[in-house]
Amino acid sequence: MNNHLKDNSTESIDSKETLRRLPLFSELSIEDLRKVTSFSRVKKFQKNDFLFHQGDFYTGFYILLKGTIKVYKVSSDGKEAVVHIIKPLNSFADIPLFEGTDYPVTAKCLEESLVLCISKEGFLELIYENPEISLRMLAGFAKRLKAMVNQVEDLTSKEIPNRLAKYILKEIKTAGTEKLAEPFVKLSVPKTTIAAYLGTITETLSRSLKKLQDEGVIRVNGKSIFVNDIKRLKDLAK
Amino acid sequence: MNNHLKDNSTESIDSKETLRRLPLFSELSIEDLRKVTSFSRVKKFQKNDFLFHQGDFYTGFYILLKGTIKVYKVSSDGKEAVVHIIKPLNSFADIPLFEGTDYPVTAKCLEESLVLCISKEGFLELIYENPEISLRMLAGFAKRLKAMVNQVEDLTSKEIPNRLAKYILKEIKTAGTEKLAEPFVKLSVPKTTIAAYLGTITETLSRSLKKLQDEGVIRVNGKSIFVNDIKRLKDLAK
DNA sequence: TAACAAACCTGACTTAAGTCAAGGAAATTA
DNA sequence: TAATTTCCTTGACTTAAGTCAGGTTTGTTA
Repeated sequence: MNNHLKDNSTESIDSKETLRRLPLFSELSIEDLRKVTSFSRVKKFQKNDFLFHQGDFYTGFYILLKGTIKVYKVSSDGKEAVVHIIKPLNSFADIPLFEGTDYPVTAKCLEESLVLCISKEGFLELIYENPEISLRMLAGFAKRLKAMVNQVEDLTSKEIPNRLAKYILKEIKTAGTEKLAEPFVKLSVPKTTIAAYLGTITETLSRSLKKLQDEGVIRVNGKSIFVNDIKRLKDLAK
Repeated sequence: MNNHLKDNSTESIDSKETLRRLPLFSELSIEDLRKVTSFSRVKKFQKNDFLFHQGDFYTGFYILLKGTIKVYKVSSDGKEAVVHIIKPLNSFADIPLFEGTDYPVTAKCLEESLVLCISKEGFLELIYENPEISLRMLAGFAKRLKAMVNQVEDLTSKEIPNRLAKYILKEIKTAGTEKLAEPFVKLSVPKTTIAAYLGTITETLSRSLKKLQDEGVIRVNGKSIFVNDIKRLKDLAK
């Protein structure tokens, strides 16, 4: 269960180039970048590894370099509410930096993943000395707040096929196939996880996918989704 | 409709004391406080006045000094999704400061309200010169992100009576009557708004209130809610 | 490659919550 | 105070989504 300490190797940071590519650190001087390397580590995790559990003592936050991470809460009755599906270059578990709490969520790898682990103390020191980082961080938080506001709006006012349409559309966009004659995505996460992210269960997701398919909007083949009628899909999503 | 410019008077800031009481500005020097007064205004709004509409050109953010504000989104089919119910000392519409967008939501007064309006340009200048403000702002954003994560969890995994229980509990806490033999609140917002905030409709809210009452958990009298069994209520909320 | 376990799908059924319609209470305005 | 509007409640009904149970497919591991 508590396998977030075994089974993952610490790799030395491949120079400061990795850091430079991250929006958060892109403007730092060489010295500051060196500082960052002193309190951060790149770690590799295997599929199904836990990075941390809800309630663990807070030690720092993460930036995903490669792979996919599921961030979720487990309620008292054992149900998983998926809060975020993290993709590369996004940070997570950075809220407790400023809240002084334990990890409020659980993070689990959905595939082999590479993450940058950044220690709380080191980072807070850095941020006090480099205010421009806090501005970047503010921008990042603002973006996420906006996304969360949208998520709340969707959850309160949209039915599941509509939320699904929106999800597929977003996936198509990040896959970069939006402009093709037949846009498509290969889902990188199990449908159970997508269901929990959309606030439903697999059965309902399965039926919603079928519904969209029957209506000629999409075509589903295992983990691949092909969009036949993107206009219709956009209409459902809004 | 567009009455956010008429009908509200601009009042001169009652010295710097108002600002000092706000967490965001509490550590500023006298000179900086004077600066803040130069690009901010206290305004009074009447019940049902709009502060801004979704899509309006962004000019700045707000801190509520007195009253209650409903922050919501209107979807294409005309439904209102209430995103926040703002209480005094909380700021709102600060996300677009860092996102460069128009107002993404609409803000409407639920009662006569006093707000501090802070201009985007002035504030951004100030924040560049006073990094400690950005740290306070980060703390504020972190707190809200955490609240939004909770909100998403509730919306995805809890039924309406449970969400309602949680809402009542929060209201009891802010009312400060939690420790009394019979904790109570007087709801400061119409039930329609509470319903939209909980992701449902008035009818269902009405029935959920009745259900909690029939189970002996609460007693409802118009806008007042009395808690008979706070243990039970807490249990429902978690 | 066989064997096992996840993940996924489908059908029959139940239930929570939404819709529609009507009437009553409360608050606002005349 | 009466009149009007907004807010709230209740009942009968519909529908979306959840539950339960079975079976299939897919993917892992031995």
